Amino acid sequence: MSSQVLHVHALKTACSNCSVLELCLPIGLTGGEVERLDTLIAQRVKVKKGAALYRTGDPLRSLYAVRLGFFKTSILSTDGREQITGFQMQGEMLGLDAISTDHYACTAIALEDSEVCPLPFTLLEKLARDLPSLQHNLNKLMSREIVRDHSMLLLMGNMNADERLAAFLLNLSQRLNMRGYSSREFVLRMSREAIGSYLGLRLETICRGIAHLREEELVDMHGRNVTILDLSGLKQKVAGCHRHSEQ
Amino acid sequence: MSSQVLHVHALKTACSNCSVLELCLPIGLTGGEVERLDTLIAQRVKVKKGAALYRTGDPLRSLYAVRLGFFKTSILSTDGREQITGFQMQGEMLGLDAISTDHYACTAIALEDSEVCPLPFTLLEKLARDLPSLQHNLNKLMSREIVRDHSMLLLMGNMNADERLAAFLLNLSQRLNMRGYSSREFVLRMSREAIGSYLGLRLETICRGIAHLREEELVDMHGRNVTILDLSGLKQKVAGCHRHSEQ
DNA sequence: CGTGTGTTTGATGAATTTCAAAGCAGGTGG
DNA sequence: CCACCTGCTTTGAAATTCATCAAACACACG
Repeated sequence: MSSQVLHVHALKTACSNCSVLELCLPIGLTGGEVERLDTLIAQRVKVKKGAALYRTGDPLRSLYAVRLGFFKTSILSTDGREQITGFQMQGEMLGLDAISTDHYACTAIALEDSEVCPLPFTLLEKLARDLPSLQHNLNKLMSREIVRDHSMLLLMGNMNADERLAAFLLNLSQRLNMRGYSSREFVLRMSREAIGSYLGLRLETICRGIAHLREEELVDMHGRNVTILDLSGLKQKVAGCHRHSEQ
Repeated sequence: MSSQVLHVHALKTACSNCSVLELCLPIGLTGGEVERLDTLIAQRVKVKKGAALYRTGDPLRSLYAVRLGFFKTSILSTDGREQITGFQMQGEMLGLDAISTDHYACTAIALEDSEVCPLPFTLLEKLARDLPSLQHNLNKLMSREIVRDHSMLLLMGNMNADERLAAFLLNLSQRLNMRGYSSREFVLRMSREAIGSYLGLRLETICRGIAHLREEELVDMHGRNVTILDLSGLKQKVAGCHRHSEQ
């Protein structure tokens, strides 16, 4: 029993930022279950900057928990233009959109040298049957993604350029903060163009938005280095979805 | 055994359009499992036009399969403005966004007198452990919602007003078609304002977009009555996401 | 020290919002 | 049956925001 506990501990530290596993481990597991978990998360895969973890249309093998690094996911419109649907940092999950058709709906590109933890999906589903909390967490992860997407729709549908940019920076800041990094100072991993694609704007508009935030002394930015000067000011900016003021 | 089959058949007809159940029933079930399914989907709930099935912040009890009618789901921005995140017709699922926090993230309003099939979530999760295909289908439903949302992001980020409207009409047409209704002629259940909120446009822009589609003889609309005159023409319009042509 | 990629800024134009007013349809009560 | 009300829709004109085009700049890298 004590060796089993050690085993679990090893898993926890080994994959300390895999959101699925983090949440399912605190429950009581039998030796056999631990072994199965072990086979599930044994692997680590490195992805070089600029390389694709998977592409639209690839058959679903695994979900991926980002262990280290930074990814973008994007889809293509019929005429070949790219819409970035999300940026994923360590501890976040990739590939949930593939379950629907057994093929990845988007393309995931590493924005820096990264490392992921592949979770073979059929195995994961099987395992989820025996581990209720794993099942529940998988459901939660998916649901969280849906909620996130809905808030992106709100952003796209109701916010102007500066507000979108402010919301974007705040979101990054908050996620970095949750992972123990500074929420005030950080480095962007993506280009202006990528930010623009994500926010439904052109890169020039992103630049101008940055200039505005600088003028208002809310944020300081040099290239991809961000310093948030006035967090509550930024929040206020997002809150005041000015479009169609009141009626 | 034959009574069991009948039982299953009764379920199937009773809830012929609940996507969860539709997909999990063709598998072999034991008598006990059928009974449990029965308790799960026994109920029918009517929702009057304009009434809320649930509101943002309500604790999650059930997911809902729309049996009859039409719903909209919306979220509110901090300043109180509404973003419609989706329209749900019969056979579609409501409430998936609530799993993330155990509270509904959006508000679901019936756009006409409707009927839903509540699926108590904890029961559903428990059941999913015993019925692998139910579990898998639940995962698929969630994933499909994610994919749908991503294509909405593409629409918001890359399409102009007329293209968005065309995409919207095509989507409705296709979903109605799948359910055995005409894909050429149908009646909108939502106002111009609701369409606008969904597509990230103002209601006046929707009106003008309709006028354009009429001029191009792609669609005929009188009030909420829609007749699609040129399906392939409409599709072409959506395909040509003209923004930033080529580079 | 050039070369290329990514970023910034300016000027112009197009698309969409906003404001305003009129039209239309359905329902209610006189 | 008509008049009227209300909510929804349509259309017009002006204002605003953002995209587009263009040029200069910055920085990293060979």
